[in-house]
Order: sequence, then C-alpha cells, then structure tokens
Amino acid sequence: MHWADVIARQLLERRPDHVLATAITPSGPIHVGNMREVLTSEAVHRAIQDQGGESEFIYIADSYDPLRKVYPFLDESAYAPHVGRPLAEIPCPCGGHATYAEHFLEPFLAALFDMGITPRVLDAHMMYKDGAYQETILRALAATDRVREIIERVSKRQLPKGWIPFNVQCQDKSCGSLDTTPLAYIHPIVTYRCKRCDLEAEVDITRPGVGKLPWRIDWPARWSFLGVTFEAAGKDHHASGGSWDTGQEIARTVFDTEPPMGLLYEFIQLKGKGAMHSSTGTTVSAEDMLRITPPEVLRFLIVRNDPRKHIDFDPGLGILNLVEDYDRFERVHYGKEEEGTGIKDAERVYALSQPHRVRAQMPVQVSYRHLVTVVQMAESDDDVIHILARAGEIPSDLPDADRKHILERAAHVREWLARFAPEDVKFQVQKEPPVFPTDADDRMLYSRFVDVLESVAEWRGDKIHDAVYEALTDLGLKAGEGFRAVYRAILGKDRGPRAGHFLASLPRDWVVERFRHYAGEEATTGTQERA
RNA sequence: GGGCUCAUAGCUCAGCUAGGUAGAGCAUCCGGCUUUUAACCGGGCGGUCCAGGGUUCGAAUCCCUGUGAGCCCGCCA
Repeated sequence: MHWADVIARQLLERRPDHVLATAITPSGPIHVGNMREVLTSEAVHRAIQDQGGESEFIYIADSYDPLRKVYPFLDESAYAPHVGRPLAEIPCPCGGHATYAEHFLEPFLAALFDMGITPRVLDAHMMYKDGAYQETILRALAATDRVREIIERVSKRQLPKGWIPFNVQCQDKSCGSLDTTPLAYIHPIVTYRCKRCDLEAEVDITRPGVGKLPWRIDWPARWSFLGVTFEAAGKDHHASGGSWDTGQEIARTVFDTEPPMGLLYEFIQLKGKGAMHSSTGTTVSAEDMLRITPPEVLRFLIVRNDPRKHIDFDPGLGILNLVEDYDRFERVHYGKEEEGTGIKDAERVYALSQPHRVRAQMPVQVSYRHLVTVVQMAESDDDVIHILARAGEIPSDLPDADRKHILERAAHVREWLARFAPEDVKFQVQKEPPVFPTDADDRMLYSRFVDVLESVAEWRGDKIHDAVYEALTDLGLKAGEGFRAVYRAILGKDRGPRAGHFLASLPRDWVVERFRHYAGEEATTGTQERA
C-alpha cells in the first residue's frame, strides 16, 4: 500500500475528520525541500478523502517571525535595520509586493496552485493581530513555570532568568522589533526593554497583537486552536529534545490538547551539494524547479518516494531520467506496459502525481530526451509540433489536450536548457561559419555535400539524409566521420541532431552556401582552433 | 552525547505491514543497426541481500546486537 494510504488509514482509525497543517517561514526563496512538506501533506489529504474521511488542508505562512539576519541574497545596508522585525512588517525586496513575507510567499503559492494544491492559507501575522492566539498566549503565560520546566528538561537547555513564554513586540511604531527582554510580568502587564531601540515600556498582554509565542510554544498553540490532527515536519524538528518533543508535552499539559499525528520527512539534497539551505545559496527555489520540471513530474518525485527517505535531486541530466520514469509509470497506469521491478504502487503513485484529474485516455507521449533536441531545432511551438509530426512521433490528428501537454513540456525543456542543462546537450546554429582547419579530404567531402544537396530532388529530411549518406559512403567514409563534418560546419561542434531532418529545417541555399565555404580553397586559410 | 534514515549485481536502486526459488536500469561483453544528443534493438556475464544472533517448516523481508555511511539536533524542511 502507498505510504499516504497507510497514514490515512491510521488517521481514520482515530477519527473520521482531520485537519492537516503545514507551515513555512517566508524568510527567503521557498525551495523545493519546502515543497516536500506541502506535497507530502497534500497526498495524505487526498488519501483521507479517497478513503471516505473528511479532511481540511491548511497552510500557515509564518509571517510574524522576525527577520533573523541579513541573508546573503539581501542588500546589507537596506535590511540590516530590519533585523528582528516581523517579516510581514518589513519592505519587499523587489518593491512589487506589500511586504517582505508576500514577496516570497506569492510565487510559492502560485507554484502550489500550478501543481493543483490549493490549501486554506492562514497568515500568522494576521492571526496574532486578530487575536486568534489570545487564549493560548494567556494560558502559556499563566503556566510559565510549567512551560519552562518542560523545555529545560526535554531539550536539556537552560532558559535565561526571567524568561517568559512570550516575545513582546516593541511598541514603538517605528521599531516593532520582536527582539526584546522581559523585565517583569505582573499579569496582565509585561515590562520589557527593546534590544533594538532600547525603549523600556509596558504592554498589556490581554490586547491582541502585542507579541508572539516562541516557536516551541507557538507550534502546540496552533495545534490547539486550529484542531490540527496531522502535521508532517522536517527531521530537524524531530531530533530528540527538539520542538516536536517539547510540543507534544506542552500541548497536553498546557493546552489540554491531544497533539497531532506526526510524520518525519527527510530532506531533498541537491545532487553533489548536500542539503538545501536558503541561507547558503545551495538551493533551487520551488518556482525555478517548477519552471524546469513539469508539475506532474515534480509531484511524482515526492509522491513516489517514502517521506522518510532522502531524495537526491539532480537538476542536470537527472531531470531527463525523472521525466522518463514518470512516463514509464504512466504507461503502466494505462496498461501499455507491465509493472516490472522498480515500479511500486504504479496506479496510486500516478494518480497522486496528477495536479488535477487522471485522464481517461493516456496522453500522447514524446520522449523528453528527444524533445530536448526538437526544441533546439524548432523556432516556434508550431515548429515543435511540425517536427514531431513529420517524424511520425505524434499523430497528425493530435488532440488539443495533448498538443497543450507537449508544448508545456517543451516550455519546461527550454527553461532547463537555459539554466541547468550541461553544455554538451546544447547546440546552436552558427550564423557565421565556424573556423577550423580542413585538409584536402575534408574539402572534397564538403564539395561533395554541395553537389548532392543542390541536386537532391526535394528538400526533405529523408531525402537529404539519403543524399548525405550516399555522398560519404561513396568517399569511403564512416557515417560518424561524415556526419561530424556536417555538425562542425553548421553548429561548430562534433555532434548534433539527426542530420536529415535537421538540415531540412534550415533553408537549402543557406546550407549549400555554408558547405561551399569549406569546399573552396579560400576556406583553407582558417588555421585557428574553432570557437 | 542524542535522533532519524540507509546498507541488495561494478554503479544507482526496487523488493521489506501480505515471510515462500533474488529483480530493473546503467556499465561491461557478444550480435545487429543508412549514423548519434548519457543512441536504438536482441542476447550474455554478474549478488554469502553489511556482520552475528533470535522467531519460523521457511527470513533480503520480522526482532535484538554490532559495524559502516549520510543527514539532523539555537532560527532553519
């Protein structure tokens, strides 16, 4: 059984209705690892519904968290003054969003939407300001000693003298820092000193929005007032003595709430670079990831792997394998291929990978690897379809849905080529003849190309291929050597797409002229290394 | 010091909450191919399932111990 169904079954044994929570701090570009948390939860959400249960899926944007430091991607002088202030109260890096938090949240939520994920989005800043946390804040403060004891015992950490389970937000409107020291707490008044602006002042904690619960209390607090019954969390939270452990106990003893079922999920590693961290730059943002990977394939990556196993993600050639694995699951799903080894829960994984619904008919498949070539030959979307149809790789009466699907994939391929593809899979038609040394044999070959291409009956891929092949067998050359000459002249490299159709996609006169360049004596002057 | 995960073919891994004669892809080797974007087609080679113990008629699979590796443990997925 698929892991999402196993978890759903366990949840439904407890009760018929569930609230699944997922939360992310929008302190920087939200990376593909964060995507795992959301997608893992969403798979469980769907599984609960598929088993007849009720499920609500919420996403909490931790926008009231303070800016911890000036991250490497931020302007030092512009953001240094904002350290300590809530992400929802400081400016957007690009100026195009209302707040810093929005800047990172907006593209991430858009990416989620593209993957068919539409959680109920809750904004922590707003929940604090609206008083949603109010009851839990008062309970936590009333139980300060108990909370302190739990955290110190479970996490084996010493809390400072005078610590209270509440971070006051500096009441100076021009400051607003959450980095404050409590001086005294005599209910309902907390006296504090701001570490940022040195203000010493009092706040009435019965007023909403005057501060924030520290993470270890915030987490169980929201379980309590949102009724969370399941929450996946990263392995960092699940380390022994971590916030998961303290949260369990605080939920039960301070908030009288049964904590949710947890699920530890492993990190996604960037191949060869280790875990992703927004702060160190070893990261691929979720939006970037979605630009180079079709949404169903990104879902597939996460859904087919057990959450507890780490994923090595290779944004280079690995993407091609990933997409081809997906296509294989698709063929199995539609009964076009046997479910062999290496394929697990094919039906379920495929269904959970779909952003929306499973199509009744199997989508027309085009080898993704091949698309990499086609996209580079084609000048437009129509060209892509034309090239594929010409080679018989798609039916001439291609349904609109398939046309759309193929072109979406082509767009992903283009993005991948521009940003992550290794150089050796790329090619570009050279406007000027590349310079490389030629000898008499080479010149003869090019001369021969000129003759056969001028005389070929029709400027069509198969005809051209036959003509070129004939020319080089006449000269006693191996196919490899002969075709290499074609690619050098056109692309400036030794390899390229299948020659016939490739040349057919270029104007005949231009091709002939290019070969003539290397056939004549005047071309032999080029002795430099080719570019 | 603690936690989680992993250990199966040369490499990457599937199989492990249905215990019942070890699987795939890649690499390699052989054959084919009017050629190729880590080509394609057919075939071959290849494993004490990390070690030890336990449960069982039967263990890669369940349990215990050990070894090795990776990641995590103020905020951090």
